[in-house]
Amino acid sequence: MTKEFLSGEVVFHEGDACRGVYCLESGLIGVRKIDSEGNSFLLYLVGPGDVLGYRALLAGEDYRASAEALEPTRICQIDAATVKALLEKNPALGLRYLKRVSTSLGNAEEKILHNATLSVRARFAHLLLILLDKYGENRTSGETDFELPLSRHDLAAMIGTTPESMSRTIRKMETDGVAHFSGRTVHIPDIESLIQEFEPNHFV
Amino acid sequence: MTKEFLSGEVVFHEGDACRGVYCLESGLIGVRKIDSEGNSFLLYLVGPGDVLGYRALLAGEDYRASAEALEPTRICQIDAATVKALLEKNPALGLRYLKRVSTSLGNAEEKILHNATLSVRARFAHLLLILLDKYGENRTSGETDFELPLSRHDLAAMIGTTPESMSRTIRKMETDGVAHFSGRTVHIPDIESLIQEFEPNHFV
DNA sequence: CGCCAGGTTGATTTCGCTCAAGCAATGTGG
DNA sequence: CCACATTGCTTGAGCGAAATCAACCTGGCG
Repeated sequence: MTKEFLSGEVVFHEGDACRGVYCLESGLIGVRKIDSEGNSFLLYLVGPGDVLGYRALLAGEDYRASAEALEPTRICQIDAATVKALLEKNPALGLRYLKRVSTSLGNAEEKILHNATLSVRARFAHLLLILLDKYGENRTSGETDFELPLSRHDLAAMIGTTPESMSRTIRKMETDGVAHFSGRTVHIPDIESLIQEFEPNHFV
Repeated sequence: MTKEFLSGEVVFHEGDACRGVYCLESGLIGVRKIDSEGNSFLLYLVGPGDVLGYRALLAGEDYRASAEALEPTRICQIDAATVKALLEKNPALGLRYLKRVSTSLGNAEEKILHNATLSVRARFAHLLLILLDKYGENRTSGETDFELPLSRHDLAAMIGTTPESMSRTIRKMETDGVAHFSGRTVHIPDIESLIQEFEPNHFV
């Protein structure tokens, strides 16, 4: 069964019981956690072809984060019972998910270290590279432009800072010539120098 | 095959190829990540009965963190091939691990939010409760004492701060009467007030 | 006795948050 | 078509939590 969501509409809320998994046909979903003071953190993005909401199902928990459409999005829902039947019938599928979740866990732990030790600017440079990798042309060095899929507010939420700090960081990177921003379009004169922002291989 | 490690000895290093999993018979292991500047972060503790190192194996990766004995420790190693054979022969085992890793992923994501939004003091109060739960008598309210399994340095690394800030936070909590520290022994006059430190349910 | 690791304390700095205002683009209703 | 609200973003000023840098304890242990 497939459904459509407009920008800003919520697919599921933190605390909701998990009724299945979702498979993205088109659009963009952000998975968000909000703490008691209203600070929101965007954990990750889910794009076309990706599966959403399997963590809660596999853990046998209610959702521990919310999923919200960041663009108009088409998703198809797969019933929990169906997924469970598939898993029991097909052990190889379970092993594939085991691998996927284990990799995600490694990434999450990486992110903990990252957030704890790097500056806002370094985290943002890192985020830019990840977004570039996902939404830009496949360049790994030299010059490039691409389109950010996120508002400033959500960019900030991705790296755990405020929109104000995000704005200042962007401005400072512009004056330093590391990147240029015009609306959601980014121009990066030299990818290498962006990498230098969060890999301080200075020592030696 | 079982092995013994003294305090400070390393079971495996970040970057090492994963040769199997480890099962803890006695002692305590800390799983640590270190960034390029030498900041270390203690991700979690592994105690008797726990299994260590399965994430890398299941993800098919090299270790992305180091494991280090924090006390004299006995562990028994199980060969990677053996684990894989078990997983393929016994799908239920795979599903159990799928559940376990998925839960850990949820916890890790929780921790990301936590670290990003709470103060050092709140994070430390939270850590104390977790340690209390694991290493103290099973009290959930009122008064209690217990023994910390960690040095100040490692307490700091658990919540992503410096030993100096840790020390100051401890001192301030003492003057506020929330907890008393003498070496590694902690006395908590009232668990409820410790909970209040990181659950600001003040509103309303 | 002197050394050294682990811990504490003090002084200073800095990064990023908060609060507050301003601005441009878009929408809306009279 | 114009006044006005709304939304997303930027900018400024000030502040505060925590990091950094630097001494300095203190209690084991050779």
